Amino acid sequence: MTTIYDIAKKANVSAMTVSKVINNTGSISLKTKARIKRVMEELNYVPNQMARGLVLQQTRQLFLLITDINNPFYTTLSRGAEDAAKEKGYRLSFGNSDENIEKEGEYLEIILGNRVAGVLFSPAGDQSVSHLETLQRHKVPFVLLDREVPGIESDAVIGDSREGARRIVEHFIENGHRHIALINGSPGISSARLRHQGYIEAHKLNDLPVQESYHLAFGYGSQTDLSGIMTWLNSLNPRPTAIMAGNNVLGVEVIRAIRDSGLRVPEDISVACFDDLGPFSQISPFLTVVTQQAYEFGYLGTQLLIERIEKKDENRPFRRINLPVELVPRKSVARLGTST
Amino acid sequence: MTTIYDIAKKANVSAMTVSKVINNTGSISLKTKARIKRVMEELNYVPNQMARGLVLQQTRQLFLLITDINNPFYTTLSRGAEDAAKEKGYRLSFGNSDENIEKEGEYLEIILGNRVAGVLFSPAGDQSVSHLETLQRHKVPFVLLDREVPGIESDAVIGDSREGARRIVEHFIENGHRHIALINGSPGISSARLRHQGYIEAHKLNDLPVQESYHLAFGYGSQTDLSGIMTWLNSLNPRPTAIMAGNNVLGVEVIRAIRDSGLRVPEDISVACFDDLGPFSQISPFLTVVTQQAYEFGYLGTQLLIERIEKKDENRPFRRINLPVELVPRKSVARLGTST
DNA sequence: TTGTACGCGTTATCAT
DNA sequence: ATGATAACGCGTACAA
Repeated sequence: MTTIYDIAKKANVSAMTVSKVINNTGSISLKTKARIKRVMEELNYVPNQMARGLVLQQTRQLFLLITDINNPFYTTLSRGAEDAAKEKGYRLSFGNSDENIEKEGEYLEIILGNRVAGVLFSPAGDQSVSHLETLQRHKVPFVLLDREVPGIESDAVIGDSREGARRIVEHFIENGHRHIALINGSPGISSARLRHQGYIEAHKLNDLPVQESYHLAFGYGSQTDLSGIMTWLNSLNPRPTAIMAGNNVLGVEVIRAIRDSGLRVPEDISVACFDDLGPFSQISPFLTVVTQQAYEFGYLGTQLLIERIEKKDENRPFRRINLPVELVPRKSVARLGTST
Repeated sequence: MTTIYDIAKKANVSAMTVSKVINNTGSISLKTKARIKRVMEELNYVPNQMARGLVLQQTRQLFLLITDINNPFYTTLSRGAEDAAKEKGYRLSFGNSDENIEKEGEYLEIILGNRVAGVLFSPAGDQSVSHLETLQRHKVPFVLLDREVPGIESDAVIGDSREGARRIVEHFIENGHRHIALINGSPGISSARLRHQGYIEAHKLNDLPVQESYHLAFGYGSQTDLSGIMTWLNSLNPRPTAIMAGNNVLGVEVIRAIRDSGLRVPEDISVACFDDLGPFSQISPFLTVVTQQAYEFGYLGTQLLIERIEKKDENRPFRRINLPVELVPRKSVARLGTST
């Protein structure tokens, strides 16, 4: 691999002069500058970022950790982060924890080992607290995305989960539903908790009883075990006429389970969920959803992160951006007769 | 940041001894080993990968470059690559070129600058040839994924695009269609070329004329310009009864365009495309597709790459894995009366 | 079993 | 305008 010394030798200058050309620092005559540049081209020179990072004691490298690369919410978020990073001259690497605390820990090693400048962190859950404390100990700036973690103070971009859940439930209620179940992510995830709270609040606000058995904490990730959902569904008495799913993955799973049980959506059971299904939901706009501004999560989060990195003030107050939600009614919710 | 020297001092040994503990090399008494490990824990020590890479002159870092992070084909592929890399003890970073040759070039700088061990490369198109030649010049091993590039010899994992296209067209024909249009990616992308060829071959095999105007090269990426598709559609005479789309993104776009024109799918125009819509296509299985084994692209490609990295034999013959396709008939293709 | 000297590729500092 | 030197954190080769 060609080094700065190869360039220096071939251009009859010292390595230092080459370095100055690379970084546009100091002053060099236009003539030698041009000569050095030519040699660099010739030798296909690319500065070694490892050596650079070593001596500079800093990198312009950001890391984005998401929990599910198959979820359009996170891929769209990633695009936002990518764009913001690029605008500010930072590089972005991605990692995918798969909602799994151990995988998250592995990425933590990468993050720490490579001395990245900052992390966009969507935690797998409350257990991520130790990982985040580790980041704090190492003074690695981070921004929490989509989920918060008790005990951790930080910059964050968070959606209005509680409000979104309320909207879904009230949408059901407006359509005549009284028996509304909730299949949700793990209670160890802040957004799942808030969605559960919103679900309960909407019931209370509308003088509807909350039935404990109507709530299933299933997990946000893709799972193949439909039978768990079906067992739950069949155990419910009376059978709910509507189900709210804590996210898009669950929305799809629950629809599959309903259909596998020989029932129809929405004729027998209505369904609505959090987060849209991505660019492809348009072709058969079926599932009623609460959408979030996924791109903004990434874009704004990256801006917060970079600002914190650049004014390295330990006491800079944490900032929190709240992003609104929007209900998109489609076809998976049926209107029940007022006689019900 | 704590270094190996901090550990050494606190444990009353030399830095070298610490290094040996970290890498499990040489021999050290169990006592000092335990002591050193304890100190490392205490100080939250994480080895600096930059320093390590510098002296070792190698990293166990792989890079996956995909062309569209919003496309489920590539996210599924990514999961495969991730799993394979992990099994072999490599780390994987991702980059997203967005079908854009310039963004691809930016990631090339990252790849080169960070001296990654190898690259899983899904090229934006034939123009990527210069980027691949650069990798070759720098002796960075790579595996081509999904697309090949004229003039580049390398390991590769490629799908049977030609066969897939044939299947789609024949599926149309079996359903009574005679006027079949093709909206495709850029002809500068190998898979698009092959799909076009398959489209033509299927016509010839079935004694159907190929009408030049029925072919639109639109681009694989997400574009918002539906009007181009609509203009094209309206210009066709006779109006095709079926349209094959070169990938899933185009499949969705063309359906939107058809509907925006006031026509219905499949009653007025049938549609089928390459690549499935991801985990969510199940809830309303509408679009007829040819699916590919996306996960295997990533998984097998990573295996090829790691094998090449590990037996660093310049003359190792290139290997090419061909992955089959499968037609999944759904509801977006109508059966035409035999009277037609 | 443990430690010393050196080099990996780069840049900051200071001198020329 | 240009260059010599040291330092970043770590591992190899060799010596003790």
